[in-house]
Amino acid sequence: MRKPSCDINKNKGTWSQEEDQKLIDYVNKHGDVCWSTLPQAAGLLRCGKSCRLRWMNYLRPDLKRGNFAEDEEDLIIKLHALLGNRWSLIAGRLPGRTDNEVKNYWNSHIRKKLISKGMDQNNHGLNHKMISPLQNSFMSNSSESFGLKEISKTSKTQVENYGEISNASSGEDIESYALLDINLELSL
DNA sequence: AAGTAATGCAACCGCCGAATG
DNA sequence: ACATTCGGCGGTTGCATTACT
Repeated sequence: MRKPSCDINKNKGTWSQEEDQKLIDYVNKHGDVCWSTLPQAAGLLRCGKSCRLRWMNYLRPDLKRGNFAEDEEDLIIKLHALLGNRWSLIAGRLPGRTDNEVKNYWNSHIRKKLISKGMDQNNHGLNHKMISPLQNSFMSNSSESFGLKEISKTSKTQVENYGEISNASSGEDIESYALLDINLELSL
């Protein structure tokens, strides 16, 4: 039996200011941390996963917070049409945004918007036969030209399996896909 | 003003793959 | 080769706030 990832006897729920400060102080002092040992070392009654989540989603100094700009929203819609619910990949294209934030924003705002416009929330009316090769192209280039953090094999495999694997990544084909209103230059 | 419904978002849960022993 | 641990991810839950009656 696998043991629970988090100790049920530990704190749960909203983080207090004191807890946040302890976490910030510890990470600032030690830099890269081992999340599994951090709670004890930092004097926190939380599990490592909870600490990591808190840091990644809310305490990191490079986070933007606040409302999404219109261009950010557009980009999310386009990337979602391309990648599906790969929130971490989508968030990777949006500096200062987290996967959780993007996911929440999608579920609470964009999805409703698309539904109210009568658009398919999954592919937004785009033809998957056209999207799939583009996905491959995106994924194969992503870690280099797009400056993405390394994409896990999992994600890559899942995206590859998402549609037909085609050999349509040639320059010519890509050009035709550019007809789609998906600007993968992404000025990103 | 009080009660209820809807909404937004922070946090948790469970699963997976990679790394390690 | 196998078991275990860890970090990371997407889906879901539940609480706090806001809107409505």
